[in-house]
Amino acid sequence: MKINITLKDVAKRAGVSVATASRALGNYGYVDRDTKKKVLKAAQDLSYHFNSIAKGLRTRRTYTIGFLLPDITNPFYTRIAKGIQDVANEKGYNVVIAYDDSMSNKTKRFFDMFFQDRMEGLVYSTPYNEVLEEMCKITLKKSIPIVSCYGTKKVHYSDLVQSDSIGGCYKATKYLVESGHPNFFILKVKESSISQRRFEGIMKYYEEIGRGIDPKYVLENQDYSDRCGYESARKIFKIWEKPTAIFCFGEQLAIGVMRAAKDHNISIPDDLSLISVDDVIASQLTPSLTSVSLPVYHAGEVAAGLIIERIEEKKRIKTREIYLEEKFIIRESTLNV
Amino acid sequence: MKINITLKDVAKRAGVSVATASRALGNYGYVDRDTKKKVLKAAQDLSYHFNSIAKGLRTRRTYTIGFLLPDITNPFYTRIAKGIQDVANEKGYNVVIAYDDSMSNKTKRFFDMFFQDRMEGLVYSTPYNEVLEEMCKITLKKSIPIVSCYGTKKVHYSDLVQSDSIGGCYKATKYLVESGHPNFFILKVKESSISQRRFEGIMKYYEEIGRGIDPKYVLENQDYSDRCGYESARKIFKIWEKPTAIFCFGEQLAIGVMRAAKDHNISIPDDLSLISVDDVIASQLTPSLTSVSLPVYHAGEVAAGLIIERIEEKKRIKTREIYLEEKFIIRESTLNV
DNA sequence: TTGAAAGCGCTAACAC
DNA sequence: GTGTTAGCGCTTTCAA
Repeated sequence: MKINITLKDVAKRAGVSVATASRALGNYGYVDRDTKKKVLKAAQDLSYHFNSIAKGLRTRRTYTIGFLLPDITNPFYTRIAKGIQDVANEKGYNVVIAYDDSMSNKTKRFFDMFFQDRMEGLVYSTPYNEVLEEMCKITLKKSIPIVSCYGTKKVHYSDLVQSDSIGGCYKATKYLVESGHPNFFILKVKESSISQRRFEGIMKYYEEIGRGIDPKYVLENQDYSDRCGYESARKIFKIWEKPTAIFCFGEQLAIGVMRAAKDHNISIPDDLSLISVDDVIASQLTPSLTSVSLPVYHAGEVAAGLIIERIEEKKRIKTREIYLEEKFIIRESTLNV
Repeated sequence: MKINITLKDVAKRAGVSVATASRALGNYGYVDRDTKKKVLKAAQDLSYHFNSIAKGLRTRRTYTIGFLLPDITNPFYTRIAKGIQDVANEKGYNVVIAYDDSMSNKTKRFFDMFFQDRMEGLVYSTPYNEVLEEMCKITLKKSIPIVSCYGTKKVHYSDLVQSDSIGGCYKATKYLVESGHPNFFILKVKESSISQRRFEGIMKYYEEIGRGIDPKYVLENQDYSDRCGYESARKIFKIWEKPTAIFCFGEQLAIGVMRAAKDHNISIPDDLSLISVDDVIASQLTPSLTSVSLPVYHAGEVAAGLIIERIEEKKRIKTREIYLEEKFIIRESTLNV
């Protein structure tokens, strides 16, 4: 078997010129219906796969978009990836996924590949870092469009897809208060702008009912880890004998709280209601977590739509910021009192 | 700014021919040291990124390997992906990840891309399906190497990387029996060859201590879902008032058991010890699950090593089957009695 | 040590 | 409708 079948082989077998074969296979230009059939048959017979490298060289198009995420192992990000792939594929684009574990210089490597392979658009979900910013500048100079999807907002002139953190936490707060938890503990994260916005969602509801938040209910955490959640919960349990509810600004924080509750023989939801934000594995836990669910898959779909629109549109589109609605899902970890 | 800088531009700026520029940048052939410096400087100045499309067309090499997995959203598979990427990148290869949600014809699509983009090797983690088998045949005909990493074994002439299911479950059984659970329930899955091998691990230990497995302790499940785990656990709880331990052949099964236990007011591990296989989110649950942990990341590393070896080795290597050791990790869901 | 030129497989003018 | 031909950006003989 000949390993590399080329258009020339197909053309010869079909008894036409390469140009005609190209037109028949590429579905463009004028081709007689019978000729086309012959060519298609010849291609089939030889199990011809056209060489998109050669095509790309000639047409200067690759129909490929790159997606950069911080952790390929985290379903939060891979759900975005899936959303991107699904719409990209449907529109005839491929997507190359790469991750950047902040320590190594993978970002640089990714962009080398990104440029060398002449990808036509970039979507990223990574937090801010200097290399990223610098590379994005070069990308934009080359007129390659960029969309941030749950990534840093700092890079200018690129579109943005995220979700409405204020609205999501607003709903959760309303539910908590209305179901008999006028006061609950809040596990925030220091120096996180998204954590701040979630907090604003809570405040917004409190303002509407003419109240404020007593600072004694707010605990700042170093990061979003379960360890921090565990420590904060222990603090709460030590000082307050009977907290009725805790609202965590991240799923791992909530997982830490669950562990602490178990250690202190506090039952969720009977003794304590628990709410989290993120909804990655919330439904698989026991009890399953009531949570603010981020529409990550859909965000990926939207991001892919935006980037492809920019790739295909010649005229300048002004930058867009899209905030999708967050859902609030009631599961087993909360109780009406 | 000129958008497409080519080698010609670099050569002109450095005052040499494209051939010399190519040699300087590609690090091969004879180039005067000063000339090389000049070329490198020119490339830098113009922020030149060589066009790997053109290079690929000429050299017939793409340094790209494809990885096909069933669910990009499942950390089990993305950990494999990470292992593959880490070693591939280190050796100068890129990897393109694609998923195949069995329903749609994504497999076909993946292979179109795979062939068109002239990828040089294939790693897959997908279960058997006809399209896959057919495509693998074509792949092998084109002399492109294939490695299955926790995927189906049915495709011949490709290397295989998995783990030693018998050994893993053997260890778990030994632990269970020695810590005071001479009899425990086993949640198997029907028509799953891997489930069968896990069962053999249990039998192996039993044989060593001169016992057999009483069939009343074995429950066959339709699939690996939490729903099945839940139902099986309910059956067990109905008939046996005090089962002391359950061994699940999958993490989702165990999650179902946890839910059922909660519904029946059975405390894990105080009333019931629970062991699972897989270790995807086991450590994040409350209580965290004692489990047989599959070395997925490492399997990915090994798979990448094998495929690259085949790509770069001209001489025929005979097919290999590698079974990595499974670890047994004791966490909170089991108790010595 | 360097340059000229051919050609990888394809598409797109242009001519027929 | 179809064929001829030039060239996309690079590597690689071959000659100088």
